Amino acid sequence: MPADAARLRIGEAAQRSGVSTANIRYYEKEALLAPGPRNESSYRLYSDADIHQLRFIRLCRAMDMSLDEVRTLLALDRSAAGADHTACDTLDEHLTHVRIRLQELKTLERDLIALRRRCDGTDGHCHVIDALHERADAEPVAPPGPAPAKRHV
Amino acid sequence: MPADAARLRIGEAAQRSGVSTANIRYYEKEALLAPGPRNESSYRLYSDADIHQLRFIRLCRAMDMSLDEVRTLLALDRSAAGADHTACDTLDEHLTHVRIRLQELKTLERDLIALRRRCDGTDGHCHVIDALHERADAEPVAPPGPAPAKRHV
DNA sequence: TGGAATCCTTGAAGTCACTTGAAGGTCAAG
DNA sequence: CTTGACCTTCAAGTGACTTCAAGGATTCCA
Repeated sequence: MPADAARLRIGEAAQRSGVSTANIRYYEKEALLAPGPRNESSYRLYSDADIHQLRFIRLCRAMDMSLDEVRTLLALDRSAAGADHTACDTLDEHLTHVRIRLQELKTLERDLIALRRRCDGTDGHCHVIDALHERADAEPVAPPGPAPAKRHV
Repeated sequence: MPADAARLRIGEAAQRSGVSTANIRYYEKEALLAPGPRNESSYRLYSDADIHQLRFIRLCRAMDMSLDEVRTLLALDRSAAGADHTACDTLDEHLTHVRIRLQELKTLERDLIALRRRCDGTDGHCHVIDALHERADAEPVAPPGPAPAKRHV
C-alpha cells in the first residue's frame, strides 16, 4: 500500500480542487463522482484520486464541455479507452461548437462596434436605439428552416 | 387614422417576427411587450408595431444581450432618450462582455486543438484523456480571489 | 351536419449547471 | 457552556426559455 491516502473533508477537498462544496455534492448527485466513504458523523471523505477527478471535471467545464460530455469522457476513462477514438470524437464535436460560437461572437463584436459608432455622431446625440430600430426592420426573419438548433456553448 | 393596422393572431406574429408563440407569451409575462387587445375568444392580437418590437427584442437577444439589458433599452426608448447616453453605456458594457468571452473562447480553441493533437500521435492511439489527466494535475487552483464572477454572455 | 385538423388559451413543469437558503447535527477553542 | 466553523439534508431560485397537459375556437371537407 502506498503512503496512506489522507481522507479530506468536503471543505478541504473544495479548496484543493477549486470546486465549491455545494458543487461537489451536486456532482455526486449527478453521478460524476461516485459516493465515497463517510466518517462516523456522516461527513463525506475524499481521497487524492477524488481531488484529481474533481480537477479533471473542472478542467473540462472550463473548456465549456457539458456535464454530459464530461460523463462520456469519465466513462471512457474507466472502461479501457485508448483503443477506440470516442474521446477524440467528443472533442472534435466540442471543438466544432466552440468554433461556431467564435464566429458568432466575432460577427457580434463587429455589429456592436458599428452600432456604437452611432453614438459618437457629429450632433453629439446617441442614435444607438434608432440604429437598432432600423435593423429590426431590415433583418430578415429566419427562412423556412426548422430553427437554428441550440448548443450548449 | 392611417391604413387600419391589421391585427394578427399570435401564430402569424410569431412567423413575421421570428419569435416563437410560447416565447411571445413569455415576453409578455416578463413585461418586454405590453399586454395588448384580445378578440372575442381571448386570442391575443398584434399590430405592426408589436411585430417591430418583437424583432427589436430578437435582434438584441441575437446580440447576446440579457433580457434586463433589452428592458433597459426599451425603457430608454419610451422615455425620450437621445439626450443622455445611457444606451451607449449599456452597449459599451455589453461590448466588454463580448470581448472578454471572445478572448476566453480563443484560448479555449487553442487548448482544444493542442489536446486534439494527442490523438494523431505516432502510435495510432488516442491520448486525449491522458492529456486531460496530466493537465488536471498541473492546473493551478484559483488563487485567493473571490470567484471569477458570472457573466451572462 | 359531423368530425378532424389546426389554431388558440392557461398553468405547470422541465432544461442546464449550478447557487442559495433553511433547519439542524458535530466538533474544537475560549 | 457557549460560540463559531464546519458538516448534513432537502427545497427552491436563477435565466431564458421549451414542452406538456387539458381544454376552447375556428376552419375545412365530405
